[in-house]
Amino acid sequence: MASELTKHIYQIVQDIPYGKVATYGQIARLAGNPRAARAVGFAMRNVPDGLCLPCHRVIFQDGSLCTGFAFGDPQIQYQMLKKEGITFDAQGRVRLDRHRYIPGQRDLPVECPIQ
DNA sequence: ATCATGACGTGCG
DNA sequence: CCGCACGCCATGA
Repeated sequence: MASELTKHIYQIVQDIPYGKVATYGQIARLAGNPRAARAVGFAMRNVPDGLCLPCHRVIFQDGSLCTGFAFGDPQIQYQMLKKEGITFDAQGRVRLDRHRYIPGQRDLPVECPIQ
């Protein structure tokens, strides 16, 4: 059975909106354990059947995708993200500064209106 | 209760 | 920018 932290993790991942991505460490922090990034990865690996999670939107802090992805090939995750509108740099890493999921954030990025 | 493992993150060189 | 070592957490034998 999954611990409370794990359940919390699933709940957070489920809230990641379309076209947005979050990092393992970020989720861990949102779940209350900033240092449980690794546990997040473990949680994603043991996702309960019947539960539909956008786990493909969970990536590394540096924007790279996990190697040996469970979907079959890392390419799959890349395709899915790309299809959602996620953009990558020349090095094949996600532009986190542009697609990072932030709870409570409005649709539009809207930078500080300095006026 | 202890040891080893893994879809992580950070610091250094 | 890349690679490596160490630290952290939850899980299973």
